[in-house]
Formats: sequence, C-alpha cells, structure tokens
Amino acid sequence: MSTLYARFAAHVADALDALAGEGQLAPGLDRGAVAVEPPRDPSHGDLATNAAMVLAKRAGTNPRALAGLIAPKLETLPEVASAEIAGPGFINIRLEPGVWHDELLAILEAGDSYGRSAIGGGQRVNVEYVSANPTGPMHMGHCRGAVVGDALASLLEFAGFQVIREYYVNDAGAQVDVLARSAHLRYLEALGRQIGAIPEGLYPGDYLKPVGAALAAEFGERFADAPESEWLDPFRRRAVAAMLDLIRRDLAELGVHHDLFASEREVQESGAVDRAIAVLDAKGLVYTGTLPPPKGKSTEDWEPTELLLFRSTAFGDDQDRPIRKSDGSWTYFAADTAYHMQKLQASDELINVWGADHTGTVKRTQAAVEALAGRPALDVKLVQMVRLLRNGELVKMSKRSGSFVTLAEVVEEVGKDVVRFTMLTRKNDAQMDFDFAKVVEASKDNPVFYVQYAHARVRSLHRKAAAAGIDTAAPVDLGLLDAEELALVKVAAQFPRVVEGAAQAHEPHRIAFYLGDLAGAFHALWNRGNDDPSRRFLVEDNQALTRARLELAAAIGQVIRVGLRIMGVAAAEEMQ
RNA sequence: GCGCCCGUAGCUCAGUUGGACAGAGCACGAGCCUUCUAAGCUUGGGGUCGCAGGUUCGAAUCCUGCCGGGCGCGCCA
Repeated sequence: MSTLYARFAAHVADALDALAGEGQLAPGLDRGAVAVEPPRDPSHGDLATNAAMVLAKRAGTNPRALAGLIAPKLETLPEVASAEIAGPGFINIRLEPGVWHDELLAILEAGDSYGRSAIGGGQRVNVEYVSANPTGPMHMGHCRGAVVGDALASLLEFAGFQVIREYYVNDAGAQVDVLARSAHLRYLEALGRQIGAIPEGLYPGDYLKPVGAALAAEFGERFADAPESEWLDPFRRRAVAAMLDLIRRDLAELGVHHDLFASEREVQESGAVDRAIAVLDAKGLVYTGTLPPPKGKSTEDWEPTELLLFRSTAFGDDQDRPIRKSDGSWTYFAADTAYHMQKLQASDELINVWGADHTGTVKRTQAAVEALAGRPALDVKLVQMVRLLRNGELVKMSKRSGSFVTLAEVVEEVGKDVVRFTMLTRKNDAQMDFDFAKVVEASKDNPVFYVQYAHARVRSLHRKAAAAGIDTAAPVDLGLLDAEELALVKVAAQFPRVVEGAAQAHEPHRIAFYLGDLAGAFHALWNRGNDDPSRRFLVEDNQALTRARLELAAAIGQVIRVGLRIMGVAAAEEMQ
C-alpha cells in the first residue's frame, strides 16, 4: 500500500521526466532533495512540492519559471484540482474531494494495517531496553525506558523492520554477589536464625524473603555455616533467576515482553570476550598503554597504570578505554563489546534504550560497534529522569532505605494504559514529571484522557447508530461530507507519514503527539453539534448524511486504535 | 579543563529531520453554555526561537564562537 505522499512523489517525478523528454529540462538532475509534503498552512492546499526551488539552480533557470513548467503537468492529473505557484517557487496542489473519499475508504479497508509501512525493508533491528540489574523488583526509574523501548520496537515492526526485543541481564558483576549475600541472610532467617537488622550494603527488601525460604527448603542447613565460597555461586544463580521472574512479572503488568534475555555471565564464560577483543586487535585497535589522569577530579590518589586499551578515540571518543583490569579480568566495557558483537550476528542495526546516567558510555560503545561492524550501527536513546509527584509534591525515593516506588504499585494505581501513554508524552531526552493526580484527570489538558475520550465517542456513536437501526450496509455517499469534515480526513491521512517519520527517527513519542492532534480535530468537529444539531454525527432525519459521517467517525476511531496499539495502549470503548 | 544533552509565548512542551507569516495546552482578556454530543465551547492578545556571526533561494532546525542550565569524566556496573 502506497501512501498519498509516495504516489505524488511519483507524479512529480513523472512530470520532471516528461519535461526532460521534451527537452525543457536538463536530464539526469539529482532529485534527492525533491519533497512532496503537506504544507503547514492549510490555505496553501493539500500538498506542496519544492521541486522547482531545489532544481532551478542546476537547471539553469529560476524557481518560479521552472515551477511554471511543472505545475501544468500536475494539473492534468485527474486527482488534482489545481496546482498553483506560490512564494519563492512552491507548487501548491489542491486535490479533488474524491482523493479524500478514497483515503477514508482506504483507512476502513486497511483496518488495523492502516499506516503499516515497508520502509524497514525487512532489515533486522535489535532493540535492547530495560536491562535493569536483576537485584530486585522494577521501580519507577526503569519504567520510562521500558515503555519507550517497547513502543519503539512495535513502531519499527509496524514500519517493516524485523525486530528483536532484548534484555541484557547483568548477572556477572559485584551487585549480584551482593544479591547472593542478601539472599543467604534471608536463607538463615528462614532457617529460624536471628539475623537482626540487614547490614549496610546488602539489599534490605522483603522481596528476598521468599527466595530465602526457597533456599532453605532446597538446601536445609547445608550452607548455614559454610564459607561463602561454597554457596555464593549456587545462591547467586537462584537469586538472579528469582529476581528475573519478579521483573518479568512486573514487565508483564506493564504489557512489556522481551524475545530474548541475554546473560552477561554467559557472554563472559563462552569466551566471546576473547573473540571480540581479538577482532579489535586484528584491526590494530588494541594496545597496552597508560591513560591520562581523570580531568576535573583530584589526582592525589592517581597512579598511572599500564592497561590493555581499546582505541575508541579512532571513532570519536574522548579517550581510549580499558578492556582488561589490572587484576587480569575483563572490564565491563570489554564484556559489553562482546555482547554487542553477539547482537550484531543476528541484527543489522542496534538500538539501546538507556537511562541518562549512562551518557558517558555512549561514545565508547558506539565506537566499539563501529569497529566491529565496519560502520556506525548503534543508536542510543537516552531516557531522562521521571520525577514522581503526588498532587504537585515530589515523592521522595531512597534506594538505601528501600523506600522506592515500584513499577507494580504505579501500574496498579493508575493502570498500564495511563502509564504507557504518559511515558510517551515527552521526547525521550526531555525530563518529565509524572503526577499521580494529573495523569488520571478527566480533562482536556490530559492527553491520555483526551485521546481515549475521542475513541470512546466514536464507539458510543456506533452503539447509538446500531440502536437507532441505521443500516450500516447501505451504500455510502461520501460526497455529502463538507469541507470541515474532509479536513478531518486529511489529518487522519497524515498517519502513515507520521509512522514512517517516527520510525526513521526512532521517536515513538511522535505517535502520541499525533494522536493528540487527531483527537483534538475530532473533538472540534464533534463540538459543532452542540449548538447546531444538524451538524451532529447522528442526524435522525437524514440517514444518508448520518451514514457518511459514521464512516468518517469510524475511520478516525480506526486510526486512533492503530496508533494506540503501537504505543501498547488499549483503546477505551467508553469512559468509566 | 574536556565531552554530551538542553535553551522556543508568563508556565509545560511540540515543531514532520532546511521550507512559505513559529504551533498546542495551561494561564490571561472577551463572549457563550448550565448542557448526557457530559467530564465545557467560541474568540482575542502574547515570542528579537539564549546572543553574535556564517552556509543556503530559504535556518528554530546545519557550521563556528560566546552566554546560561543539566549530566558525565581512571580498572564501578
């Protein structure tokens, strides 16, 4: 299915070919910059092309003169009502109403596939998101990345990419050892021993109690007084597995599901790190050297050390990065490099959705990927902090005391759909406030409500129509729709374009903003019926008009559903 | 000191990846409605797009330099 814009891009190309054939235009001009877009100002028509302005210089003429040649060609098309030259050389195209009637029908016919695109070309994209340390339940700090990553993955699928949704499990670092020790304490507790207060540095949360109980049931007294070296490994494995179950459950509540959970430990134990470093080494990007002392920090306890380094500066990083610690083990970065090489085996492009606290590691990781893949193949989306507010007051969270707000609590309080939509009402790199009161507010300034309300109105309309015995199988005369109603179709027809733009920019929030615009346009039309009953969607004494308007409403509802589906939000059948 | 991100209306933010006079919501001004097409409607004012240069037919958008804010900056993950 080609979009309206793609069709007209082809029409413009045909017109240029024709001119070249007639000798009026130099052949072989680079048309890369030629665009067909909806003008911002609706008074400029339905479509505009910059072809004349972009090509005039190379064609050895001026924009308006060239436009004067192109416009008549476009005007001969049956879909075109007029093609006018405007401003510096734009060609403004007005389309026949029939184009919009057809588009409306196309929406209804395509249904849940409306806006689906093939721009991905089946390219394989790996989207890695969440990847929270498996040391406890999900808290709100993880939420935004989870939603942005998941919506981005859905968006890319819808745009024709093959997507792998992946979670990197950091099960190899010091933190999971702390987890194992915390679990051991709970294990002792489950055996009936006095453990007192949880010592500083261990995880205090109650969620480890069931883990301790399970360990007690499995091992009895066997590891109660054993040295750590005997139980650390088995306890860690079981605790991590239990935490992953917890996390998976939390994510499921949010409607997030990953295809793959990749283990850092397995990456390390499989020898993948050696292989990755060998690849870099073969390219002359690995050497032993000493890093300069850290800038902007006290250098008192700084001692120069010879380390194995990756030449990430060759790819724009600020300094080269250590890949082997002085104790001989791999750094996190080395393992991460191996992990990205692993992802590259199954994917053409990589996207990581990270918290903003990882800002400093973006360049080195991109450098490693570029070195391995031979081209820049990693995009990193950094999601900024979300401040939790309750009626305008900041909700304080302290990791140390374990008093963080969990994802599950928030989902339970306001619902998954509200959480997901709200997380997409801001660009990923902009800071965001999440106010428990505001996100559930039933008012125009709450985009979640506003979009859902529009969809609910469409549904209630069709329920009423059915109750009134409107024959929805009867033929429809869309010619009965007036200019304002067609204007709404035009907004709906933007959707495929929005999908493609959002997919290419890796920006799922654009879907949310678009749906807000579409809902706004629909509500405005709806409100006309408040003071003029003849302009309502259901006009009792005019079945034909009602039929046409019902089709219009159905199309709007359809687009909203598709958009919401990409965001992972269920469309409301009714409010309350 | 260096790097990254950001700076758009009084506030919170969009801005289709360079397009035609810069947009929305809130707040403010003026009308209207008291309603299940309910959880308001219509309409108006308001911006040197941080500043200064540059590239371009054309810049909020790209480049350079400043100003201001945030984050990061040895072998932690």
